[in-house]
Amino acid sequence: MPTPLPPDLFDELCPSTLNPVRVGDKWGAMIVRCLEGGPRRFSELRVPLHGITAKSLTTSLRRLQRDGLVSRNVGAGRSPQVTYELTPLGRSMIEPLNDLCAWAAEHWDELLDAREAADLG
Amino acid sequence: MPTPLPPDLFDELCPSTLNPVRVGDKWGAMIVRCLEGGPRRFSELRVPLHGITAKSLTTSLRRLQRDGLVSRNVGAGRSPQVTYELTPLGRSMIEPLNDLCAWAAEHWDELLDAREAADLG
DNA sequence: CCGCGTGGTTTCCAACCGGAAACCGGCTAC
DNA sequence: GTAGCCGGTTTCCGGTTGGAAACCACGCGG
Repeated sequence: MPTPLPPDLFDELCPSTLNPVRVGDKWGAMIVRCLEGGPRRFSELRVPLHGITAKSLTTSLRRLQRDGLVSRNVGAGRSPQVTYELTPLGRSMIEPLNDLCAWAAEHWDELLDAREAADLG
Repeated sequence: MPTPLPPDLFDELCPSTLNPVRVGDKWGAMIVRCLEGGPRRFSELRVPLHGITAKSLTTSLRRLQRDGLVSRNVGAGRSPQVTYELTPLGRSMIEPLNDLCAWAAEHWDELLDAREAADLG
């Protein structure tokens, strides 16, 4: 069920240092969208978000958890096996979030051009 | 053409200290949505966003301008007459933004409940 | 001339954000 | 036993955010 997570998702999703759309903090929206395909493990999430530090990831995940969008599940195995998953509430957010992010992707050039032009003038 | 701006819009839109959805900065999304009904003047915008200071409003407006979402128009009259208006790019954002904010409004209780529960535990 | 409204700017400052790096306990594989 | 992986935590620190308050130039009304 968990579809493989493409490692180049970072480029596709655009880091929120550039994208003005945010959920919670810098990484929130990207994390939610990374969880769309099914539960993910901590280290698995770090791959597509290759700029993220462990601290930033835990912080963002805790915040999403606090808002009831993500659940944290500790596996029963001996070695640490922690997965993060969208709650029903989190899943209900995916559609409108993806739409807004699709808008951003569609108008990415215009956003960057406007910004570049404004930074020169 | 500019429909009157309801003064209690602030409560309806939820300040982004609580709402995790943001565009640019704290006030960005609310400003964009305040401009949906037509061009607005600076002091007119301060009414529905009654928590905002002049500095915060100018900062947010400048950022939206920089991203090409909002245009600033100085009237030809003698007294200062400045209006802010959504650009075509800004207007194209309204629909997906409203959808995401509608999601937030719809699940507002769940978000607050989850947060409250997490803050106690 | 005085004061008011408009549309800001400036200064100051506290809080928050977010990265780097070091550390850590539990488990496993060698 | 010891090296390594997993899933973090802790500390430190610089940069950004955002509010409060003061100030300001301009035009207008009286």
